[in-house]
Amino acid sequence: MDRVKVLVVDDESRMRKLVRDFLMRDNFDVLEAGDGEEALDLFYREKDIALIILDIMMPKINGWDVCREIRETSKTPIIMLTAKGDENDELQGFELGVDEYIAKPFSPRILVARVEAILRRASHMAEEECAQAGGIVMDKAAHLVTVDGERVELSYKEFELLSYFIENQGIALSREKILNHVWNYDYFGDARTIDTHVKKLRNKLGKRGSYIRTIWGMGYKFEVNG
Amino acid sequence: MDRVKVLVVDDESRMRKLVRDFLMRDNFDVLEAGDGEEALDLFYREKDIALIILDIMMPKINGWDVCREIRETSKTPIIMLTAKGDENDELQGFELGVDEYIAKPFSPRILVARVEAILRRASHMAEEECAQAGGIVMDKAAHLVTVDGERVELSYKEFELLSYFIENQGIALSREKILNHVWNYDYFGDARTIDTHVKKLRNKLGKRGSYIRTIWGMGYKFEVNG
DNA sequence: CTGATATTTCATAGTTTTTTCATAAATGCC
DNA sequence: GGCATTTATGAAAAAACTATGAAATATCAG
Repeated sequence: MDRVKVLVVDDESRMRKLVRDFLMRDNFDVLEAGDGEEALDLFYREKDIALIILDIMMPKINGWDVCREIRETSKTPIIMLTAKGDENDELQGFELGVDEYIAKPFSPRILVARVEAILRRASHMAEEECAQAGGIVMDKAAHLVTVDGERVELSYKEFELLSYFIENQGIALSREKILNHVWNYDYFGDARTIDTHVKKLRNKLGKRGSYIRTIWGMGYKFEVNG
Repeated sequence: MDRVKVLVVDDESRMRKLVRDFLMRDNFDVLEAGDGEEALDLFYREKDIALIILDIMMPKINGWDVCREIRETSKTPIIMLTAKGDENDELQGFELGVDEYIAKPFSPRILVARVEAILRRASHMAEEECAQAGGIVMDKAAHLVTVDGERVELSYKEFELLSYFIENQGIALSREKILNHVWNYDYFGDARTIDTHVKKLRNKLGKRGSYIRTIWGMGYKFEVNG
């Protein structure tokens, strides 16, 4: 798995080093910038920065302005660092779309904890919003599915089932497991009902339906390649 | 396959039962403790607990202290349960090395989902659930086998049998032993059925099929070198 | 309540796997 | 080598499982 990139922006190199050391210990990939200009440069150059830790007081372009500019094009989580615990600053930060706000001096461990919490939250959201695989795109919020750009109407159960399949791509799923996750745990009906739903799903997915493979004597598996 | 052990620690037996029921339905092996002391006892006694679900508010030793003590010697994933969604608690939790934090009341399905996510993450780090030997790679999760990079389709029994062979590389296996492990213990069919499966396996494995050696008057052995 | 839709159950047909069995080949022993 | 025993092989029977269509039941909006 690729390591997660974090951009640390602060004009004090001591501070950058401190943060970097702790983040690297947690297996993050750390990029550094010494002022706002450098930060924006780096942010636009690197394509997959997962989170930005941003000092406010910096030469050239300050933290607020960096934040504002980034927010025009991106939702990348931002943690603001500030020397004084000024309530006004904090308020302004949240308005700008800052995700967290940490007052200096801070414990590096708390910083790392917040970084992880935010990334977890962010990935959870992404996970909950959309899932896609080989021409199938699911928008969970909108309860909407497209296959090769064509919209497909799925019933509730079908949607849940497909969602479960896509979340567990490449993993063989027993009927029991599917039943426990897609149906309620207290469902004691016939496991054969899954077959029926799989049949319908395969139909509605057209040629992409073949992604749902039967594993004989076991269950099903969703797999794009192979 | 051995079931994965989860330790559930809560002073309310109702809560324990709830969690236990759901985990057991997902084929986990569940151990219970009613307070922190009991939890630590159990944790040190049992050798292979894969994950701990820990309530904070408990008599004798509270959840934080249990967590702290466990973290001194072990990285076993810990999920914290708490009655109130207090941010400070959460922060403290992450500092202590808590992996997840779930606020009561919670949906058992979410709990189970998190348990699985964490274990998946953990096991991914340790090792992909793969067995391999001399060009044969088995991915148990995906129920998938490749021989020299080429994908090979195995039936359920064939898969189980090969899996058993590879797990016991270099060990001579009597037909009885194979029957007891790959088939059920209460199987009373002909032991010659193994021969047929071995034949098919050898065919499907191509030149690698010769790894399955016949031990005359005894059974079979899987061996790469020799 | 009614009609439309979704979900579940069920019977059956169609597949695939597993087992059995007969025979051929191989092995160990005298 | 010859004999008894064990294993390999191919084919066929038996068993297990899945796909499918249709009917029954549940759900829900109006």
